[in-house]
Amino acid sequence: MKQLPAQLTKPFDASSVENPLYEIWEKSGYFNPDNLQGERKESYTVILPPPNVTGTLHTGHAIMLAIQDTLVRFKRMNGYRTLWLPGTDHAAIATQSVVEKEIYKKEGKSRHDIGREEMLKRINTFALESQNTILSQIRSMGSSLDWSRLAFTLDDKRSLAVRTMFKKMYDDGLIYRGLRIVNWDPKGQTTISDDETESEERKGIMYTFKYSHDFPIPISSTRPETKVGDVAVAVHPDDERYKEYIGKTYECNFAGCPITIKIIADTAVEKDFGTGALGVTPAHSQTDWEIKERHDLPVRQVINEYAKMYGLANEELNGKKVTDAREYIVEWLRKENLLIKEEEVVQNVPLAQRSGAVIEPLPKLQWFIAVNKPFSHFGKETTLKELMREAVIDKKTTILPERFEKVYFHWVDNLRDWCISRQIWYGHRIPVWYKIQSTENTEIHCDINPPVGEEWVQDEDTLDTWFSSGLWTFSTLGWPDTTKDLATYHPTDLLETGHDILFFWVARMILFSTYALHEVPFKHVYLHGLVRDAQGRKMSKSLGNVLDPRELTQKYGTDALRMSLLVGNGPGNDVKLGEDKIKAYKNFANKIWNATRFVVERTLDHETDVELLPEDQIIYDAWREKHKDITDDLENYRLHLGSEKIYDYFWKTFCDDIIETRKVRILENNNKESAQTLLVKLLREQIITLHPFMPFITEEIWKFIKKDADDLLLVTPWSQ
RNA sequence: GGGCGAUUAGCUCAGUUGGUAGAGCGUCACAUUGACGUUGUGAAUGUCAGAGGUUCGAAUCCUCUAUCGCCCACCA
Repeated sequence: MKQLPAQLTKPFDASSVENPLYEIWEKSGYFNPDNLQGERKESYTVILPPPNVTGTLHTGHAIMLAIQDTLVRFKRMNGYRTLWLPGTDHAAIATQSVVEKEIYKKEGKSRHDIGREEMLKRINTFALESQNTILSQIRSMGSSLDWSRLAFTLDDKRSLAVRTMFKKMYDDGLIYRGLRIVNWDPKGQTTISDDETESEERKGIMYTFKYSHDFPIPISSTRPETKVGDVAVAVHPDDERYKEYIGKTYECNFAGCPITIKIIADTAVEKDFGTGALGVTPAHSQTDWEIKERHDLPVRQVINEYAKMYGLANEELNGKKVTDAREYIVEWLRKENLLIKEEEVVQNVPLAQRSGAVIEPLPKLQWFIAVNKPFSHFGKETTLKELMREAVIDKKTTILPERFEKVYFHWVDNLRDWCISRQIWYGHRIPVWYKIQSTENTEIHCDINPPVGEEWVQDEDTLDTWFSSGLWTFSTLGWPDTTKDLATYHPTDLLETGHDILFFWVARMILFSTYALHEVPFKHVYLHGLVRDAQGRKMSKSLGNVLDPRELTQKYGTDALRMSLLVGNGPGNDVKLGEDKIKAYKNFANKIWNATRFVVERTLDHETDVELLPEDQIIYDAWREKHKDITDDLENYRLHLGSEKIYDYFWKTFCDDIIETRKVRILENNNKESAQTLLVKLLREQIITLHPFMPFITEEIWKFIKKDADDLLLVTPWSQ
């Protein structure tokens, strides 16, 4: 029996080994692919989805880091030039509003009191200060990220990339400024993109009424207050009921406001819905705006940015909130006996995802990306939408699980021009400058750098945060410069993220990369699900069921948490995470530790392998089969299966069966050497196999079982 | 309104291309002085949501139904 190293005599204590081990890895330089030994002809690249600078680690981050780190470690051990690149996101609106609130609480001042320049300084300071929190929490998960390449969506290099992209698209006519109906968030005081809205079912009342007694056609609306902005009534061209009125114009006095209504025919109107006639309010409805375009109607805006009525002849209405104005108008309709019907309906109310405010559709002059506009792209006529579709149809990018490809296509097919300007300060300011020549003539200049001359004024708005994160796979590698990194590591191999940002982010990255680089941003997309509590409920502060990864790793060890997030968790499925599950993998870590203790104690006193007895060889061969199986799972992104297989083999086969039977032979000195050789070989190879999943305990054990020539387990070849 | 997913042991879920159902937790019984009680051995529990079809054979493929969940949509 061999004397055990002191550390092995004690139980495994994750909390005391994890930080020192991470330091050893980081100091080794092997997180940086430039320092990896061997030929490594093929690269393997993963860009970390950048967490918000001001955020703290949650279970969603934990699952993302566990999956990516496991794959990255696997590839590194398999001889790839492996790059996993970290970064953080400035998260424009989110960050600005945190700082705004803070300042308001402490100093009672708004951002306008403070001024743009000073405000930006403060937000930036705050962002960079809090950045360290999330970064050190990412480290604590064992993430083997190349910190030498750390990027930030708002740093100088990324800002250059953003301005370069903007100008390129502007010059190609793909970015334009236009007056359109946008989603206005009255609470956040900014426009938001279609994807930043969500809808909620609410009960509302559908009112059927006439504008005035001498108006021939009744209309229906859930928002009668917008009707003071009506300019037309549209009916279906085939509708016999209304044919005679088409083309006529009526002057009405609606709730004290004179309105001019033209009767028009448009096929967008459904005969069978409501009265079959649609009151057209171009300024406050997307559909109506489109009808306006077709019929050359005027636009009458009656609601302002604060969701209040304005500009009306009836002074009582001006300044009223839309909901109050609604009551006022319904009351007026009743009094005038114009209200024909009221019915309760369930309607989908559009809300701003972030602020929760009811979206007010407003016509605004904003910047857009034209997704349907044909342009010449590397000698071929195409559209941005077509580029996005092609990448996935041609399998240049595959999505796991596959069913999300359908979701992706559906989204792409229904995509409308993307509104990219935001009325907030924190973010990439739009690289467009204006020089007012005269009231009708303003010169516009779009460039990477400001034009020379005092009279140029830069556009006030900033870009949607997804514009800069959309460039992430290549802006992090040095684009627009032609760098060695870009040539070596792009297209990246894997994008791993939550399925909730398939549209926001994944699709936008495909758009920018195929457009600017003529190649996909990544070959594979792996989408994980949401982490839920043990009962399957969303984790939320109000429910008090939030599991904090930092507490969990303290309590059970990082390896245990990682395993609990991987085993049985296939792509696309939500994960239910309870502490019992994590505890089970803490027990597993203990099992590994003790099995090692036994093998070291009973076998490593003889260093030379002997030829295995046939019965031992059979066991070894069976393990090799299992190992091949696990390798195959990892190569095909089936982490949920691979992790379970090694867990099962180690515990049930290796410990309960192989060790138990060979133990007897070793103690009884019966063909002892073959048994010892078998145990040593199996332990070594299993520790290697376990390393991507459970990096800390395996690296710690490696210290006791490695051969003299061996390097860190981190870079030990996968197949021995 | 359209689309997608789920439904498997008391609970949470695996089950890769169709070959007589698996794991963890829990339950019960037993064992154990030397790797480990954060253990071992054994046991019980399933008409794989329901109905129909394809097949020599279906949890797995097809059709329909039910329940739950998610996503998308400008029905005023």
